[in-house]
Amino acid sequence: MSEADIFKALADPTRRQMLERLSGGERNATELREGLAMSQPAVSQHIAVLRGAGLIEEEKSGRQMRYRIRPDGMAPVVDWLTRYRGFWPERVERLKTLLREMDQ
Amino acid sequence: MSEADIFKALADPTRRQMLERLSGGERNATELREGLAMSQPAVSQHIAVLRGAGLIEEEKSGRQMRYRIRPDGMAPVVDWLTRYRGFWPERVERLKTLLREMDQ
DNA sequence: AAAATACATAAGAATCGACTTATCTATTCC
DNA sequence: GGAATAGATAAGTCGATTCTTATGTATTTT
Repeated sequence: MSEADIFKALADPTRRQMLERLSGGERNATELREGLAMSQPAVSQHIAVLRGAGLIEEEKSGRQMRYRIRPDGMAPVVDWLTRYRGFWPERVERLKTLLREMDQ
Repeated sequence: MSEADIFKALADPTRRQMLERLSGGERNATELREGLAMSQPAVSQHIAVLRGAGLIEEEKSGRQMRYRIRPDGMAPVVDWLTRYRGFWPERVERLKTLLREMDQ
């Protein structure tokens, strides 16, 4: 849930791919596995990392788990980016303001 | 320089700390090492990773190297974030537009 | 020119991360 | 109830990362 967990989670290409897939809507674990040359447990472990980072959430539906992106999950990354006022001043400052507005 | 390199670079807490330090202005390698319980080569290696990811740039000044944040270094991360239209639709769509404006 | 300083590179050790197979639980289907 | 399905967890392997010490290369200082 910390920014450290998030950056670590995003460092893996498979997990980024899963997130992009989830950005198209809810998926269960089997659907998340499609196209990945990887065992079921491996996928399950990646899911656990994404959940641990607060980037996804789940809902049990029978014997399936429906995963979806957690809307605020990326917020710490945005917050972290806003600390770069020293070198990216205008762009980031405006980004910060924009996101604050949107939260209301 | 790819988004993969950047996320990997950001996954390490020491490197994030260095970036935050650099966001306060230029530093040389010795200054970047201050407060870190780590050998000089370790710091040098972290610097190499940040440079490889395109997040910092350097300028030789005598026997010192002055490091600074590379202004566009984080752009691929922002671009990646904008791909999340599916789950963060309004927020990201507006962000994308904003950044496009800023580039002009 | 010799010594000191700033940094990079090389090589190896230790730890971490991403996988595997095996197994477990919960649910659904017959 | 028994077999099949969806997914999680356990334990171990292997390669990648992050350190270390040793050494190399400029540059500056004396």
